[in-house]
Amino acid sequence: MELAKFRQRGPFEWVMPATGRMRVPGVIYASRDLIEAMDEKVAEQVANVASLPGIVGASYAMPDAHWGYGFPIGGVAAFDADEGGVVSAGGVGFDISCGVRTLHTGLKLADVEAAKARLADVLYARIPAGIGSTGALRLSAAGLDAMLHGGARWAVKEGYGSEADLARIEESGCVAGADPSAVSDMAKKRQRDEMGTLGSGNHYLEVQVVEAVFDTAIAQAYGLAVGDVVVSIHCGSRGLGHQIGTDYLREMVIAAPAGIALPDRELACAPLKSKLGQRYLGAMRAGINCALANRQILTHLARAAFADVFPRVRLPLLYDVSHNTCKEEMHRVGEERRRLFVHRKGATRAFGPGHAELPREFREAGQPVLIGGSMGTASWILAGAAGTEERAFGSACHGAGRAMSRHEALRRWHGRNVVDELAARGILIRSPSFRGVAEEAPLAYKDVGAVVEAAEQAGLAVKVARLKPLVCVKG
DNA sequence: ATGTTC
Repeated sequence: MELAKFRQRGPFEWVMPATGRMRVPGVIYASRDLIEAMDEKVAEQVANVASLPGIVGASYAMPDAHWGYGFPIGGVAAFDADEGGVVSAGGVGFDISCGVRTLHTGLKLADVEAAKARLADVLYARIPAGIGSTGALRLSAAGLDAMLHGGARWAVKEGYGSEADLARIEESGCVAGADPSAVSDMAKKRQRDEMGTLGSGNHYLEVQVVEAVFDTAIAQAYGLAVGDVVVSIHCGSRGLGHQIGTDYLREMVIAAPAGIALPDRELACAPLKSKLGQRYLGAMRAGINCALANRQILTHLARAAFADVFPRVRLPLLYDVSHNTCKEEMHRVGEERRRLFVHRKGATRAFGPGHAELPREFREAGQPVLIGGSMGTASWILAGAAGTEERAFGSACHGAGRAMSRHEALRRWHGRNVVDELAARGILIRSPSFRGVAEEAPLAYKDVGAVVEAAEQAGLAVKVARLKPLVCVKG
């Protein structure tokens, strides 16, 4: 994009002064190379978000930002309900609470290399993957509502995992204020058979090895060392979250003319202090709990698969992060602490050292920030940096971000070839869809290393460890 | 991301 409209506040911070209908400045955290490569639409969307009522501080974009629906993916924006602030379905995204969790295995690379193909087959047999995939669970109406209220806490009560897992999930695995009655029957119907499924697109379950450690002290606090094998699960709220997004986007577009003048109808939103805004928050929180429960059940399935191959191995949870949320949080703004509704769309919460929400054992290190790479490339574990609350309300990047469209990727690659090439490099892919594999080819994504480097240089997060994939179950 | 195009 054109850089003339920005004023640089440091080598990795680009400020767009508030002009026209913008109420606050826009801020993009990126290297010169990354921001130059971003679509002009990202700046336009950052500016559009800055024009929404009740926005506080600035409209932010992370180093992996790209063009999204209304809000950029990689966008962060906080709103104050007392100042006419809004909540936006497009500002959360369709895959509500899509996120990543990483599990320790206690195994070393050599242990897994010896059994890699069998492990890949067992995981693929146990983990339902692909569009429209269904799980073993069939939820009744009452069971579904209990899940939407209870999130991962509900899943643990149902026998999926342990109480210890909950301490390693944002909000202890269950976000308050979920309102299942605000979720449509259609959304619930779509989810009835989809609990414990991976879904498709960029969702995956990966077995990974810690390839490099960049901060020994934090790595130690997280229980990570070079050669350790971990499991990462990337997925979200499946059909339910998508249907909630669709339902409320429609309602917010219809309601908009009565209230807010929008620069782009994709920014459809509702005042936080409106019935529609409150209903969406209740439904969106139910969607978050659905994603947390889904990742918890998938964790249970991964544990069962590992037990088939390594009978005495346990898979304790390192941490679980969500990427597509609107969360009510306290933040310092100037001299005061204010209750804000922070939209993170394709952005990870990244609380720095000392934050009261963090588990005690991570309090000093800062929050684990789990960055999913593209299939066949590195993933990263970062830590929330000191001062990140002042930079982007305690947020950081979430992944590599696409470099080309799915259509373009399909034109360039065949899934079979991608699988073979990765196998030659020791990375085993198991997927129901060669088409999906082609769409997710490693080169269809930006360089996640450059994104992570920019996040660190911008002071959002600290590099802790780089992970290399060994096995990937792909939706 | 998504019962892969309301």
